[in-house]
Amino acid sequence: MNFQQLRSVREAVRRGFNLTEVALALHTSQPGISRQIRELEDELGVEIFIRAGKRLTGLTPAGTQVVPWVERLLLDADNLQHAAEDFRLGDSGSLSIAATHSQARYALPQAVHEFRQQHPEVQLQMHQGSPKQIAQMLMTGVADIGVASHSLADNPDLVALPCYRWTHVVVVPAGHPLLDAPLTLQRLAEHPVITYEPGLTGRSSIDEAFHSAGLKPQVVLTAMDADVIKTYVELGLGVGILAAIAFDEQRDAPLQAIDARHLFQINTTSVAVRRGGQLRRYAYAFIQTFAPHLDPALVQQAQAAPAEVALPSL
Amino acid sequence: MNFQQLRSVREAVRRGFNLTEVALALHTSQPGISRQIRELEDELGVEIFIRAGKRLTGLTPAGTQVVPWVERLLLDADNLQHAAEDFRLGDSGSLSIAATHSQARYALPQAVHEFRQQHPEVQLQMHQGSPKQIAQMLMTGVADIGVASHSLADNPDLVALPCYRWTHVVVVPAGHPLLDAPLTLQRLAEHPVITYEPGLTGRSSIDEAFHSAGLKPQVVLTAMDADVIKTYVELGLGVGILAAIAFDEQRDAPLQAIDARHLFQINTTSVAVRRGGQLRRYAYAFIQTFAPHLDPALVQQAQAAPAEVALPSL
DNA sequence: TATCCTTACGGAATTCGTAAGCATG
DNA sequence: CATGCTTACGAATTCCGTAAGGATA
Repeated sequence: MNFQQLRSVREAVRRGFNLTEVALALHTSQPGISRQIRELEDELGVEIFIRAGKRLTGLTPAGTQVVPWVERLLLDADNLQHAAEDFRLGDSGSLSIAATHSQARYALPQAVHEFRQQHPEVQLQMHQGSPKQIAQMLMTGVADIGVASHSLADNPDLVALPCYRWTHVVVVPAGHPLLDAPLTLQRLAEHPVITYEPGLTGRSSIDEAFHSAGLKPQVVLTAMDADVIKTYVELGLGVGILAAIAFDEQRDAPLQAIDARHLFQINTTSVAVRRGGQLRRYAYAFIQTFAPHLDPALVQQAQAAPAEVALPSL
Repeated sequence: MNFQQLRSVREAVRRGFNLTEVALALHTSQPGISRQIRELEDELGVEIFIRAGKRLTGLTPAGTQVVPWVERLLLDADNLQHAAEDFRLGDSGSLSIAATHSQARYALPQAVHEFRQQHPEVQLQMHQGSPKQIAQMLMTGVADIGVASHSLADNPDLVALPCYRWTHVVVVPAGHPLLDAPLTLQRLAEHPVITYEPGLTGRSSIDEAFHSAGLKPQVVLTAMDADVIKTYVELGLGVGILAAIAFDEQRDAPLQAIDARHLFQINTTSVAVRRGGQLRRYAYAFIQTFAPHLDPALVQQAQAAPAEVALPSL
């Protein structure tokens, strides 16, 4: 058994059982791949692939059972190399963080600032995207750490760890009638609303609150980020609903914020990393800088845990 | 990176950094081992071993970090082969079970009987030993499944899954004074006691019960198994305290049992398997035959989980 | 007929063991 | 000086790519 055989099998599964394509991807000849696979099958004593004549069409039952171990093995081989890299490169290297706009704009800057002081050798990269894109970036290795408000926990190949909770505020121009009396969903629904696009930054909890109150607010504008929302609130287009962290009394002086934590569900921001993976030491340091309770050991433990843990209570 | 390199490193760690010994163990030449290790170190770019002149003396910090991944990788390779074996050999093969006397004698026979009917092709092996020996047998691969009443959960390389709970009974000859009134620790302590040796079959819960009641029973005989205990109770040497499952009204006719579940802590019998391992399909079938709530998927999930799981609650 | 896998073959690279060298306790 | 790791070298093996063969859609 050798790694080239394992890589051939993994790639064959990934590329739809087309060995010609696999050969291209692994920069080798097609008969080579064919041989690697055949040799592994011989050694294991089972056929991994279904062969229709001279064509591979799928996995045999044995293959279905064996392939996950192949993947695991290759993943661990990567981890071994990363572990060594961590030492070889010491505290220099690069760290790639993917985050939604809100996180990148309001939550992360402080952690990034601190981290850069403590790890000046590390080349930081920031990527912005939707939660789905962030998950994709993590899976493909484009990003090492993802930060988003939800929906990163769904992916079984990622581990999402809660960082902090936050609530919404309603933002209005100075002198707005909503400032005159305690804020309720009913009063809020009487005004045109400007908020996040669906799928972003706690938008779902906003929708849900109105829906369960039997209200249908008039959403006149949806934006990808709080800055756009605030801009249009300033223009008098409507009242804004946004994350509390996105509002700063000084900076956003012409506007006024009304606490809305009693109206909408509390939201949780999480960091996500690849499950079963291994990051550079400074990556764990960054996570702890961002969320002090997530110490490196804890994150590594969470990474090591399989997707669902359900032990019997007897 | 190849498996021979990894095996060399693992073996070097296990055999106290003596490469000559490693070469013997791996049936190859000593310069070969030396080269394998050097090549892996070159490829990873870090020194794994501390070299005092021309002698290996220990692990470098990098080695400490890398070696666990090496072990993991080789374990995965084994698991891959086992997964294939599972298919190649179908339902034939061998299954080795290690258990304490009590389990082997009273709890397991029924499961073994059922299992042999359902899997006549499987060659069953039974090993008897102390909990410590059972743990050892599991670790070295002598046994696939361990069954004992406790202390298998301590080992981080094993997973112990609770099977069933059981209590003690007090066994006395017919007409014994203890039969005349409700059983208490005080009354029990007035008679000479025959029970298990320390470290066996819930002996600790017996000691604890007496101790916390401020009583010091006179233990006149300790035995490795219930049969010996019963024999000496029959001879009038004292009253026996043993696991309820070890007493059968018909078979042990001259003796009488008194329920003692209110006196001693409830005990739990567990099955244990190697953590991170992979067993033949029929091994999981056996576990479920023994403990129906431990279905194969659940056991596999437990095996996959790392030793300590402690996720943040935020 | 075009695509795709297998088999066959020869050259190249790797691997491995023996023998010699050298450091340590 | 005995033990133990490294280096050197040559033989054997393995590995891999090219070319040809055969099966399927």
